[in-house]
Amino acid sequence: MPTFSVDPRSPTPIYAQLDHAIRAAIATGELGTNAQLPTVRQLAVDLAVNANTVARVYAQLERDGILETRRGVGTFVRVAPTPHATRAHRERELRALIKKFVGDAALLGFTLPELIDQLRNEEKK
Amino acid sequence: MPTFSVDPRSPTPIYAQLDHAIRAAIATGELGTNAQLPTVRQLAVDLAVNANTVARVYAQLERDGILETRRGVGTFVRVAPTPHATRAHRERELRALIKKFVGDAALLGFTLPELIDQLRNEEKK
DNA sequence: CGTAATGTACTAATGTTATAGTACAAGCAG
DNA sequence: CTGCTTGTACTATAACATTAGTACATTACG
Repeated sequence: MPTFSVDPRSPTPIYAQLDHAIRAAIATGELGTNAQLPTVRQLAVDLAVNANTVARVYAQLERDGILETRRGVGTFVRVAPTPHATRAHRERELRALIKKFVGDAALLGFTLPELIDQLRNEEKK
Repeated sequence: MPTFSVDPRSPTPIYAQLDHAIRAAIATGELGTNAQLPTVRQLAVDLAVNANTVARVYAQLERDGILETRRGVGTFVRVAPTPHATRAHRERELRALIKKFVGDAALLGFTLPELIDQLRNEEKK
């Protein structure tokens, strides 16, 4: 079973954190096609979150064609490929991501070279 | 003048985005000690945001000892050093950051080696 | 002093987020 | 069919976020 995590103290809404975590898990391959997600009620307990919130996220992801739900059975990953926008758009988004990442790390006192080292470690796994 | 940016379509509240952007700018050195920030009204116009929202962020950052405000003059960076938590805590936070960064990038279709390359480019600047 | 610029402090209104609780619908196993 | 598990739908409530608008306090400057 995949293991998502949300931070109730974060200013980012829980539903947005969870939506993002699921999409990312699929994008990284942590969740492959046809993989089963935790049940609404189970995940709500695990995350210490209201079941409605989890249900809303699942419903939204199904509307987007990313998940498939079968009542009485469970919720599953439906699609692997996420259509990407234009190259220019991707580049712009990536630059924003990097700026945010570097800024976040700087807040913790980490420098750029340290970050590169850490990512290299990640690569070996 | 520093140039912050917030995304009104993001689920993360504007005040949280701005708070974060300012802290990060200070942490990365983009904003040094005694640097002046835009005025409440000016920044509100630039970001297309309500002045109250900006004022709230400035007030909060002053309460945290990060900014210093002088009425009729402006708002300035007060402190450079942000006290860091324990080593274990920093490591844990960093791992979360990396996971999020890699996940975000994967959503855009970027792989780990590509990210490392991009960060190396960042390093040269 | 008088004016402009700055941060600060309210109120009111509107929309979003999260929760609790309850009930219903659909599929599976016995 | 019966009972269990699953996703879904609805109401109601509370808290938070954002905006608009107005007014005030403090400082700098001519």
